Amino acid sequence: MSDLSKRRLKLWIRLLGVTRAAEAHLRDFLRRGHATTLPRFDVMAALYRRRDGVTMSDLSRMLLVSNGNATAVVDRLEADGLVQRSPSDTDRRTVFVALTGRGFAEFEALAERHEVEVDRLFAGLSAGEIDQMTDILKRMGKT
Amino acid sequence: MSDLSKRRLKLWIRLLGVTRAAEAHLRDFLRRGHATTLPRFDVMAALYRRRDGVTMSDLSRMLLVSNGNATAVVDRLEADGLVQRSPSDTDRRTVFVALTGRGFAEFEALAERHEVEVDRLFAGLSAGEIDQMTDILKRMGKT
DNA sequence: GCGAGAAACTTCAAGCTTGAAATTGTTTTG
DNA sequence: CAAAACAATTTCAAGCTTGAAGTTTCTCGC
Repeated sequence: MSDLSKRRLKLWIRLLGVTRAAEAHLRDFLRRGHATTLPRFDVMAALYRRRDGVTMSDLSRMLLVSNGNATAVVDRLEADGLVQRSPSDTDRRTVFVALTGRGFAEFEALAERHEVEVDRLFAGLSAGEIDQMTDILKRMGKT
Repeated sequence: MSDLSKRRLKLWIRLLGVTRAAEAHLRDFLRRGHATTLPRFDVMAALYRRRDGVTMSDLSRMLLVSNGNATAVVDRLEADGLVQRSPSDTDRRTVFVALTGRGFAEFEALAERHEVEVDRLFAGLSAGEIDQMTDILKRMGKT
């Protein structure tokens, strides 16, 4: 194994570590202050960005999770009255999901606090570093 | 919310996306070719690095997972004969875990293929980019 | 229009993960 | 020394996650 290969491995381990630590921090923030979870937040965030609703398939693609997973989280959110399913007129296989009024309001409030939290988490990074990193990640995403 | 704050948020979303995509790829690699999972691999990797054994608490700290989680994964690995628990002589609350001979051998074979896979995943990055990124991540880790 | 194949969801079993409570053991301190 | 505080681990319920199998619906080639 080449030296470069070893450095790639170390980078991956570090990347995973940093991401997990940040996730843990955010999970804590959501649980303690807002009685919710990361997966729920992720689903609501996706629906917030696409207000007209998305299909279940789109949702799982957006979040990089399996179909079954999306179904489960949406089930719970729906039971809590935060999102709503509705059938498609043109394709009876398709189901659209969207935030309810309450879901929308709750997410909006939450999102602001979440942004503050992320801001705090990445406070150590200068604008230049953010751009560098974003750049590199963009390139990786394409691979 | 400032512009910088928005950029931090975007960076976080991208970081999460890239990490999840890479995790999905590696999970697939482990499942398809080697009938194992990422959490199992992680535990074995930790035990490989610390061959004399670690306590359960150390293990969960190393992997950034809860105690209960470590217990569950170690239970399954132990049932499969890949790791082994042993009591401490000096503190009867403490339990050490270590790879068995078979676990050691299996992990060693697996680790090599894993490294190749990670190498492929990060192939798009030059040496310079790797260093830049490692650097930035190091700084973040300290926050 | 019909039959094969593909697509959108859901269901299911198994494993992962968490945080809290319970157990057992050690240490500190009054 | 006894009691209280603390520490290491496991157990537990609930939620998350996956991949595979199952259902219903659509589409496309004939």
